[in-house]
Amino acid sequence: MPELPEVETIVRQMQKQVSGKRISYVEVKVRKLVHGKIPLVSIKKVWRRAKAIIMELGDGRFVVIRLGMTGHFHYYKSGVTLPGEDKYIVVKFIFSDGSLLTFNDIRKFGSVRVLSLKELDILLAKMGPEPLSKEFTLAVFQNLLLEKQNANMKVTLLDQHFIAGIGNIYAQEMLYRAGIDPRRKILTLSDAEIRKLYLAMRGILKLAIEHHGTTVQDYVHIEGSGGFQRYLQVYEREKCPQGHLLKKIYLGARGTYWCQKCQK
DNA sequence: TGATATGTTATCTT
DNA sequence: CAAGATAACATATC
Repeated sequence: MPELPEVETIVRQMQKQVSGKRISYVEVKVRKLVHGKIPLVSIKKVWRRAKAIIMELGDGRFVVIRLGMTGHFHYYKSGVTLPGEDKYIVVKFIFSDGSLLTFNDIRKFGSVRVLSLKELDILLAKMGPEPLSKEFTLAVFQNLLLEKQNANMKVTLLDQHFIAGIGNIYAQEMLYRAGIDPRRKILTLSDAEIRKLYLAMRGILKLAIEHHGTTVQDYVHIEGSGGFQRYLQVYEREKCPQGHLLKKIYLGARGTYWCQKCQK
């Protein structure tokens, strides 16, 4: 499922492939997932905030794409034709140089919306801080946790209003690396544990970006698959790297793996 | 056949 | 009333 590293990977590829191009034609296939009319203008920039892909348009507006669980893109250079009809295409962007970008989504949890700067600001303001930003210091993390004393640590890592971009896979991986039991309530964490989690969070996300994200089930980025699945230590695994059998429970209605010996 | 996978949001509960 | 917990959405896969 696309989380911060997967979306970051896709955005970096889109910067190369479609940034600076002019949209000459748009074909909407799944009306329900596309909100607003996409204008036929240039794409000035593409960037990421949380798990959202933001395309800044030449008319001052923005196309915000959320992948949901199964959203993905296909890109075709000019002259390359689509290999058959794809029933999961949500929207097709045709650029003035003849190249083509499709946004596809099997489970239809994704969305495409056209927003003004004001609307974009409102959307972004609701999101928590970017965990890899310079501003996101250990002190900032500690202060955020102070307001969530009663909540469960793992569920809070998934809360996009708290921290942006972390999903179910990386939340479990960072808790394992930090040696923290995912069932812990925030108020029970020591300063040393919070520091460990902070470092694990940034370390895991950076490493995952280096490997172009994690491919499990159906995530693919534009140029292929990610490689971080080779580094997963607990997610959907039988044993941790130490050889201990892992436990699985549900927290926040999401499958949660952890090691009773390595995580306290 | 039904259980399972999850990002986001709506709704229910405490 | 707000924070926290849970349900709902969609559909391929096993």
